[in-house]
Amino acid sequence: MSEQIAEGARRASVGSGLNSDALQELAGKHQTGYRSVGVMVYDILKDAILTGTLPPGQKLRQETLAESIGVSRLPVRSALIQLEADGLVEFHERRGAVVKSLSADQAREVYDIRTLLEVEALRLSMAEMTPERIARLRELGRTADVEEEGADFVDARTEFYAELYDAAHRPVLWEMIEQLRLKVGRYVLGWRLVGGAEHGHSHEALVAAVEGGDASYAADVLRSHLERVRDAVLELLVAGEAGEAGGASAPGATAGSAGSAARG
Amino acid sequence: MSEQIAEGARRASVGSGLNSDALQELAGKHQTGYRSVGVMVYDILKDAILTGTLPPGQKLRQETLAESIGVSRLPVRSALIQLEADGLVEFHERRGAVVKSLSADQAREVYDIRTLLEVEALRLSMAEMTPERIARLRELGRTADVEEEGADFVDARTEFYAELYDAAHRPVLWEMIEQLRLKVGRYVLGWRLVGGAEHGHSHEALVAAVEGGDASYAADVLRSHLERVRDAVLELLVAGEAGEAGGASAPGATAGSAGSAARG
DNA sequence: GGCACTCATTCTGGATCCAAAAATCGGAAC
DNA sequence: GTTCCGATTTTTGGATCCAGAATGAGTGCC
Repeated sequence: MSEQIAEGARRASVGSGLNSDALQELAGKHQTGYRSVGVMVYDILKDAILTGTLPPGQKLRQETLAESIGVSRLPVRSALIQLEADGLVEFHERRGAVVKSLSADQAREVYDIRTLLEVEALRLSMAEMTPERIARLRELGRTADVEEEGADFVDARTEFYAELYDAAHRPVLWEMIEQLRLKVGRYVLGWRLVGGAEHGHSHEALVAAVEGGDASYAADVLRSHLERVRDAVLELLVAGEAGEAGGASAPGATAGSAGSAARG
Repeated sequence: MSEQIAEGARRASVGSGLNSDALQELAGKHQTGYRSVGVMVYDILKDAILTGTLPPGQKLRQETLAESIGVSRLPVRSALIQLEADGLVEFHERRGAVVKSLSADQAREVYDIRTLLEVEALRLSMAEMTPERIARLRELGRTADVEEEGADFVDARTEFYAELYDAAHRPVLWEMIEQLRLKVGRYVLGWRLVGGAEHGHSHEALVAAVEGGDASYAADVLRSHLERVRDAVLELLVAGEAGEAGGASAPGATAGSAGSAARG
């Protein structure tokens, strides 16, 4: 009986273009000790979106997601609402949720704002920098430069920046930065997978600049790092948008092109 | 015990601490033509928090809210999740939701970041300014300077800034600004109600500066406007924190002290 | 042969019901 | 008299069930 159900779920997911197996695998990794199912589902779906398992434009049917993860629709709905607030998912009233895709214009904006905020955060942070922090940063930077695998790649970079800006003691500012990083994270990962390995040792270089103590130089290093990543992301996005006919109105096409770009 | 703090919180926090009547009245105003109940509840609760009907520290019991508004608990939960993402509500796992209160430090941060972002938005916007926009701005600015009543006051100001920064065509930037404005909106209203009427014609002055065309002067006007409001908000907040024992580090204590202040 | 209308299917959003966790209150022991 | 422990009650979080809206297919009409 349960096999029939699983079989049904498989066919259903194939029809809607959802990678149910990969989602189940992600679910397995997360099924350890959560206080509530809702936040677990949230983490699973966030991971899935960030790593491209759920590509931009992917239609998100509550029933299918619930079956793949093995819970009821309710926590899925909770998670989707949170993801909408994060800007990763888009709700169409009475017509379901879709993984939001980022336009090139939006990406440009995100990086412009990130530059404004992160330069400020860096300035504040350097005023409070200590040798211990530098040491931790060097370690985290090395990991961030090396890490390849999907979710770990995202996490490593987040940890690095969290430590970098933590000395500033500006929780609201960090929250804003995190939010912006979340919007572009998927595409950075895509770039990395496509072969952006030549980015070298960006994070270690940044650490060196911070250790040097010259705030305006460090700001320049940060700015150029952000610009480099931005340009790579834009290249991906522009290519993706050129490959589409009507733009956001064709979700299936979006999912296809982004998916192939990530794999290629 | 300091009587001055709790003006709004006093009446609201009787018994279980919820002003059910005022909430019902708000619900009535909103009960017109919504596509889904969830977003209606979201709007009602947002209004309630922004206007002080649900004061910071207020415990939010799902059942009570649902009954007051006249819906089931489910859309209330949806709304609370969204409000949490907005930073207006705080969830304590398995222990319920509470209206988040803002610390003085957080308020300072918000205004620092707003200054960064809004000066940039103004700069971009002025480059695209037209006489038609100026005319609309003047009208909206006048309304924003005059409007007294809770929800209308908030709305009028939002419309003004939306129009001011719209010419910049930076939706992501505006979204960020809006988010920050949401965090401090309640306290600005509080200041206004306490008697900040001497703020004069801030918005009209800003419009004049924009019309003048001198970007750096306009930026100065905006900066000083933000500083003035910030200082007023901080005055309110510092007074409030002085009346409390613990501070922001103990959420339970914060909620509790708000309750006891109400009873005292 | 193409277009429009209708009906059935599907999926979202809401309500009710149930279980588990936490707070509170009372009692007992020290 | 105070403190600790346990039971009761309250409240959240999750599952199932139900109704209404949107989509798509099929048929009839132009």
